[in-house]
Amino acid sequence: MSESSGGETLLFLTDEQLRQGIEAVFFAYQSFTADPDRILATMAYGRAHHRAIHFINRAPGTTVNNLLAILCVTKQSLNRVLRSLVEDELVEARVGKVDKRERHLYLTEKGEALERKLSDAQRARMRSAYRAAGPQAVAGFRTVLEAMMDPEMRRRYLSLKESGV
Amino acid sequence: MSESSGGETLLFLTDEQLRQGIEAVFFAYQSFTADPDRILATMAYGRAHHRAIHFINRAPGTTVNNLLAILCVTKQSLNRVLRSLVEDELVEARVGKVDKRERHLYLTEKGEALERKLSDAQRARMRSAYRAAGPQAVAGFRTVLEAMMDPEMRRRYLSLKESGV
DNA sequence: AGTTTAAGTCAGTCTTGTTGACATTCCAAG
DNA sequence: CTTGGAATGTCAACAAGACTGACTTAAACT
Repeated sequence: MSESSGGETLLFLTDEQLRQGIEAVFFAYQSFTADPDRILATMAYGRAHHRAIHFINRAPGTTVNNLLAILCVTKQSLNRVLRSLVEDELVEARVGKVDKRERHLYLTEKGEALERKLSDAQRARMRSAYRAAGPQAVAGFRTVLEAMMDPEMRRRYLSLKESGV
Repeated sequence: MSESSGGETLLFLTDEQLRQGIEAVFFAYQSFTADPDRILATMAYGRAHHRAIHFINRAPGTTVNNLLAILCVTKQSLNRVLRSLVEDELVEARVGKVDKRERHLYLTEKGEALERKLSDAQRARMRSAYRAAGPQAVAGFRTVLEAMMDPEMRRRYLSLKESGV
């Protein structure tokens, strides 16, 4: 509260301040995932399905390999999730035209409906947090998050960001 | 970049902006946990052990029930983790003096050493992100994170924050 | 033709979450 | 004082979702 918009002091880099930042991330992430988790629990899906659906929606036609890089999981792990999504007709995997080895992933209408349901819940929380915090805080929020990312992750984040305008 | 320190516009509340916020949290959290995960992988421990160690260090003498509320898992789940930590002599569980049902949890020296190792790694990342982003961004970062938390979580976060000065 | 790459599969393990049953301790009402 | 209920913690079994390792198939590259 006291160090809020202060000058250029470096006092906020004490171990205690850093610890508080770590805990803030922990607690916020817990709430952040709680809304979609509640929805997913009512079906036979989990957080892994949500992640796949989110990024397929974000980059329709993306390949399996691409998704693996973003999610940072093994293909075996992703495959289990993808298989059930394809079986349940939430995701369509089309064979690549130029390279037939590749599978391009798309959400079906059913998949889009679930995506909307999940992201509506998550966006509602972000929206109210953003509104409560104000534009300046939001800018700072995103600056710090970007600075926290590993370079490789930041690269992927930024390229998604640009593709979405 | 363009919406950085801008005025009081509400343009940043478009779905696209909110989506970017969601993705930023996702990618940042991935990097955020990567450092301790790497250390833990070399021993027989996981993220759950880290969380327990972190909060026991933060509030020495805390009870199991207390920890459950913070971590939002079942007591059975926490108990497995706690048992292995006690067996390995990283944590000491003392029977409560006034209420013998309670176990008060403390880190041993060995436990403190691991806590330091883990949090050093995590703090290093936070420190460099904070430094790169600057004090104003950090203030905004924390404001938004607090606003994202469920009221109950925020209450717990704030009480830890105060206890640590 | 031989190698590499993309994707998928099968089997087995580990962590970490879950529920259900149970033991111990405390406390308060009869 | 005792007894029954609530709180605290433990044990056992199971499921999700991550992992590794070995392997197949098909297509592309050289």
